[in-house]
Amino acid sequence: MSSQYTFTGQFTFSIDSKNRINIPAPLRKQFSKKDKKTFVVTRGIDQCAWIYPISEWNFIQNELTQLSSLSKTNRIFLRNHLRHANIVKFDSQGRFVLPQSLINYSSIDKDVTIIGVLNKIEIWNPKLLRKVDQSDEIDDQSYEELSERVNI
Amino acid sequence: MSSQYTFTGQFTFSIDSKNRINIPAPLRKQFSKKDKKTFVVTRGIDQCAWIYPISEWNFIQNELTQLSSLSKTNRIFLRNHLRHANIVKFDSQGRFVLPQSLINYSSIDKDVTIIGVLNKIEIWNPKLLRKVDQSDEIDDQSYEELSERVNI
DNA sequence: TAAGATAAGTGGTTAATAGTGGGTTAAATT
DNA sequence: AATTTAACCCACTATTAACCACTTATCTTA
Repeated sequence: MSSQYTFTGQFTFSIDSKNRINIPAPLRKQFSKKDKKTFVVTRGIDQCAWIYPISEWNFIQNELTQLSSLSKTNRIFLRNHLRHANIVKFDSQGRFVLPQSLINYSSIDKDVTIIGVLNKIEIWNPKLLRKVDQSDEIDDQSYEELSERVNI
Repeated sequence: MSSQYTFTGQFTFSIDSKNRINIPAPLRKQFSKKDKKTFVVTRGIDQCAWIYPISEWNFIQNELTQLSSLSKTNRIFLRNHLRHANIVKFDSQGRFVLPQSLINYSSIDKDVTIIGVLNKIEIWNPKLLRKVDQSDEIDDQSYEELSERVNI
């Protein structure tokens, strides 16, 4: 099943003195009424914050309940992914406050780069993103494997 | 599954002071009503911008949703392909604004060459295209390989 | 082929929206 | 009760998108 959300694009905004971040209008417009400006911010696997519309998050949560806690990997994975999830809303201007713990985790200072990645939105420190950009080249072997699954 | 779009031809237009580019009428006419003047501009693999009608892009996007973000390769791949994708519309005169990031990427200055390439349209700096034209000759071996797949 | 009509390409102006900053009140915490 | 935190509201500015207008090219038809 595929998502109703198809976030794309990159935007550079700033975080204000009250730790508020604006969600870029093109992304914000996609939010359906049923999600009522509500979403979940949590830790990304990389050093950034992830934002899921609440309906997307619920879907993911359903999948997570399938994982047995008898497995150690599962226990760690579940714990680390759920404990940092915050439910937030954006205000009438389209902003939300990024929890301090996530500001720390993603080393966010003043400017933030916001990226649409299909069913989620990523919040980055621009400097970090640039660094990751350079070091995380995809090797040829991986491209070969990808090519068997995706036809672009 | 093959595309409904068969863009062909080459046109030389100019970009104006507001970063607007006209889509050549012959290409524009192909846009179906269901796409509502909407398309996606993104980075080409070469140093140019690619334009996909939104329905074409959705097809690509569907394939991307199959990739899990638990894989590092997938994360990098998704991020770097989606962040440069901008959804745009053309105005009542048939123009659209080319995002600054793509102007930079494709080194576009004043004049642009617009090329139809079946299901997508390419936007080039004419000088760059000429250079690539000369250096990117297809060698005989590659033609042999192509001949096994395409019957021209 | 000439003239009118239509469409295409280009330029600029105005009005709406987006991004950002700050203040006030209500709620929560200690 | 005092301090902090979060929700809500108002306001300014810059950017963007919608609109209008003009010129050049193309097509049509007499």
